[in-house]
This record gives sequence, C-alpha cells and structure tokens, in this order.
Amino acid sequence: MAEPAKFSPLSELRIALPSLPMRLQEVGRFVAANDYDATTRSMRDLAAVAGADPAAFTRLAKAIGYSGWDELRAALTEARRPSQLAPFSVRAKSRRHGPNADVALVTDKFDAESAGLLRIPAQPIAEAARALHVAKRIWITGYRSCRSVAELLNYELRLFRPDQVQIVGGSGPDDLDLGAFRPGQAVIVIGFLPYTHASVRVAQAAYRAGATLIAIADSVAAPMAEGADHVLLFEAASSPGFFPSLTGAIAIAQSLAAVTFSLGGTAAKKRLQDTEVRLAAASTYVSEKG
Amino acid sequence: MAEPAKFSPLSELRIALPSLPMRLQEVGRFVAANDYDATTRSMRDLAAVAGADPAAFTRLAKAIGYSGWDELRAALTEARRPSQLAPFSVRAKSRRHGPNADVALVTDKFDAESAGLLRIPAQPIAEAARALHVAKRIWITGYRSCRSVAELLNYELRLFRPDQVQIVGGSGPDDLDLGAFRPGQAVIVIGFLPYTHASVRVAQAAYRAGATLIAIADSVAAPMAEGADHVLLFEAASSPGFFPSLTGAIAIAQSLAAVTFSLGGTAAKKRLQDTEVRLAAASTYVSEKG
DNA sequence: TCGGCCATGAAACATTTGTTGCACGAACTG
DNA sequence: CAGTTCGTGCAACAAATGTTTCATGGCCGA
Repeated sequence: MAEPAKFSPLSELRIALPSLPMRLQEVGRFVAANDYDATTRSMRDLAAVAGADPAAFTRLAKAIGYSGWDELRAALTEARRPSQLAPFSVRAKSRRHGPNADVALVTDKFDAESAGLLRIPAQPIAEAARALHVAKRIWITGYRSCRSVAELLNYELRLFRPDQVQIVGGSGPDDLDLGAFRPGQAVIVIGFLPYTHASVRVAQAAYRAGATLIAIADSVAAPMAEGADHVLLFEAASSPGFFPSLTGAIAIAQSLAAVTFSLGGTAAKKRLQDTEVRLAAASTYVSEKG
Repeated sequence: MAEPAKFSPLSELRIALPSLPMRLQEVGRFVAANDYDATTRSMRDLAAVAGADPAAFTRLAKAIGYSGWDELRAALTEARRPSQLAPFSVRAKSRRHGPNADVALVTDKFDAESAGLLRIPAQPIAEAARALHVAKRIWITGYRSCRSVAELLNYELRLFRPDQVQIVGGSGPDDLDLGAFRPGQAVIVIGFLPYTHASVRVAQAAYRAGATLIAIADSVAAPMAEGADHVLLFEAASSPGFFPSLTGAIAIAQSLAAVTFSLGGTAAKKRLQDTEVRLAAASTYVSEKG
C-alpha cells in the first residue's frame, strides 16, 4: 500500500485536486494551505477551523491513494521534517546505553553547558559588537586555556578585517603591544578564575591608554573587568568536571564576530569573499565532490 | 509581557534539565534532541523509541511547569511554527530589522547552539577517551578555525599528561611529525566543511602508521573520518550566522579531556596538582582575596 | 416521475491517546 | 533500624482520535 511516492504528498494532493468532489476540493485546499497544522493538530480541530466535516479528511486521504488520514499525515510529517540527518529510529540509540559512569559524565556536562549558554545575556554582546565595529584597530588577549578563545576570535575577525585585528603578543613580547594601545582602538581581554597576571596587565594598559576595553569573563568582579566598557559574562564553572568550561566563552566570541560582521554590511561581505577566493585559489580546501 | 525574560519551551526544558530526576533527564534530552518528532508523534510512540515509560513524558511536562504533555507539545509546535505568509528566508530577514535586531541574532545563535549540544552523542566520546587513556602518545591536529579547538585540547591534556601530548606542527613543519606516528599512539584530527588538505593528510598518515585515529568532525563523510577508529560528530552549521559554529567541537574537546582525566585516576590528579603548584609558584595567577 | 447514484453531514464505533492511582524499591532522615 | 520521602514502572481510566455506517438530499438519465 505504501508506494514509493514519486511526488511529495502535497504535490499528489494538488494534482488530484481538480478531479475531486467540491467539498473534498475545499478540504484539500485547506490542507495544502495549512500543511503545518495538518501535521500537528487533530483531524477534528482542522475540521472545525476549515468549517468542514471530520469525515471529509479521511475521504480526501483515501481519494488520493492513502489508506486513511493517518497515513496522509505521516507522509506530510516526513515531507517537512527538517535536516534529514538521520531517520527517527536510529537517533535514539546513543543515549540509551546504560548507566555508564563516563557517559553520564559527558551528558551531564552537555546538559549543564547547554543550559549555561541560554543564560548568557545577549544585549551586552550586541553593544560590544558595535564598539568593535567602530574601532580602528582591535587587540585580543587570552592566556592559558583562554588563548584558544582569543585565537578563534582573531581568526574570525580577520576574515573580514584582516589588517585591523591582532593578538597581543602575537608578533613579539606583549610589552611591545601594550605601548601601542590608543584611544579609538578596542582591546578584548578574555579570562576567568584563576586570573593570570598577564591578562590583568593588558586590561590595565588598555584602560590607561583610553582604548575601549571589552572583558569576556566569568564574573563582574574579575580584575580585568575593572574599568571595562563592556563586560560579557559566561559561566566557566557551570559544568561538572575538573576544568572550567570554555564553551560559553567560545559562544560569546562567535556571536561577537557574527554581529560585528553583520554590522560591517556589504563591505565586510566583500572582504570575506575575497578571503575565501584567495584560500580556494591556494587550494587550501579539499574540493567538494558529489 | 509581564515576565522579565520569556524563554522558548525548549529553552525552559534545557535550563531545568540538570535539576531533574535521572529518568526525566533522559526523557527531556530525548525531547530536546528530537523536538520535531515530539510535536508530531504520539507520546507512546516517543516512549517506545526512547525506551522510557509513557508516563515519564507527562511527568516531565509537569516538572517544568506545564499542565501536561499536551500543553508542552502545543507550546513546542507553536515555537517551531513557520510564520505564515512568508517563507523562511524572508522571515529571517524581517526579524533582523528592528532596533534589537542584533540582540535577536545573538539569542537565536545561543538557542540553536544550546540545542546542538544536546544532540551530540556521548557514547563515542567516552570510548574515544578510553583510547586516549591507553595511548602512549597523543597528537592533535586542527587548522584554520579548528586550530583553537586543537590548542584547547592540547592545553587541557597537557595539564595532566605533559610529555605525551603535542600538536602536529607545533614544533616545526607538519611533515616531521607525520613520520613519527606509531601504533599505540593516538592522533586526533579536528575539521569540518570545507576540509583542509593538511588535515586530511594528517589523518591518512595516522591511518597508514597504524595509530589510533580520532576524528572530530561535522559528518561521518568527512575525509578525515575515513578509517578513523572514533568519529565524534558535532553540528557546525546548526547556528544562524555566517561562520560555522565551533561550540560543539569545543564542548566535545572538553568532555574528551575530562573523561580522559577521570580515567587517569589518582596519577592524573597528582600530575594536575603538580602543575598547579608550579604555576602558583611562578605567580602566574592573581592571588585570591576575600 | 421514478430509480439509481453519489456527495455530504451526523452519529455510533473501536482504537488510541494522555493521564492518574497504586505498589514496589531505593535513598535519605531521625 | 524504623519511618519517610521520592523516583519509577505498571495498569486501569476517561477523553480524544480516526473510521465507519447510515440517513438524507441533490443530481442526472430513463
């Protein structure tokens, strides 16, 4: 009974529509126009909204070759399923495997970090991005584990502002860069407890130089947040385990870059395309194949 | 809106998740990871696939403030309803035009990435950690934006296994390291579309050398996943915006390090303490004050 | 006009749905 | 160790769902 379905259920419906009885046409049009509700609401609900008889839906389904409304709805549901990554059945497997201690540790971490992401305030990020947008130059600082965040931010920002962004200490001792801070520039400092002396020094230098200071930290009381124009908070200790979590900081960095990029408009887009073309020309990437 | 902050039902679920009973956590994770099916399939169907009791779904809904499963599902279906009269692309645009357009972009990103974290399979991470635990030496590879992930992993692993971990190309040309791969060693390669040639070469070298290959990628079809002993998947494209998201990869890296550490037992703990003492002695960190 | 046919709505049907009461067991408390 | 709470699976429940049946009424050909 289940045919290979060369057409999507909606197409089948539209094709068969003209040859149907009047009332079934009305119902069919209603389903086609409200296919989302068709998959979620009950048949009786739909009938009430469409001003038709519930039985009409069953008859419509049978009229276009399905065994009943349930089967039609199932087809519609599968047709509009997002991201056809994996069928329903195979996705459940991974979690189910028992009370393994290691697996539990991992899922606990993901749970906590997933919730932690949602608690990050979005407003300050948008404001900080505006500050980055108008900055003539952007310095980025992060030591120890925060270095990875700093480098990601540096990488993404340089994709569309290649010669205005650099990591403090990236091309020599930090001290050389500290003296280069100027008003109108922006300095980003990333850090969490325990705070490194070096990052605090950078923050203080930025403050004294009159540069816009953006702190990405786990607390407003963090020393590098003193005097900062923008403080972007994340939860480093939210997840169980032994090391503080950088997931929040990474998410902030990526959002910061994304918003700054969108503020950059067509100019930024053009720069990004140029960069991509250059990378492709250097055949950095593996070419896509069908 | 009387409430200060209105979360989507999925967000509420993810926030409440960590504080729920174990069985309800499992069910909650399942719902969060399969929210589309949650809106379309019946409660009993879901229970069968998730391997849980149908009643657990009702209890989950009540635990997070709904009157029952029906109400939770209604909220979920409304949350993922496509706005009428406008296709997706148009809707995305129009939403980014208000005064808070940037803020909306950020919250959308966090929401998507928060959901993406829960879809990461935990089991393979635990297995990969066991492989790392027994590896005599660990090599880590990541290029371009993935370099930051590689460096974080390198940093955290070296905290308790300082002389067995290193980044490929960290001390000279990559080619020198490729020849050093041996059986009994582990090679971690991180990458997502578009894949760099360099990372694929490292993966192939590891495979040929008989080393344990661990791929952290966005697809099982990624070239560096060919022949890999462990493939850890994350969603790079899940979040709106212009750059792929590294949040999932970072979360995986951190979990990998955490589990490997816990497998290390007291020996690893001792090593970590030694490292901390040494850093404190060098007064790297700002001393805590009351 | 009659008789067959079909479309249509209302009501009765068997199923499936979400829910709830209950019992058992583990974990915690005094 | 007893007493309590809490989490959990099972089974029965009422409500709802989709389907079917039946009666009605309009339409067309004889």
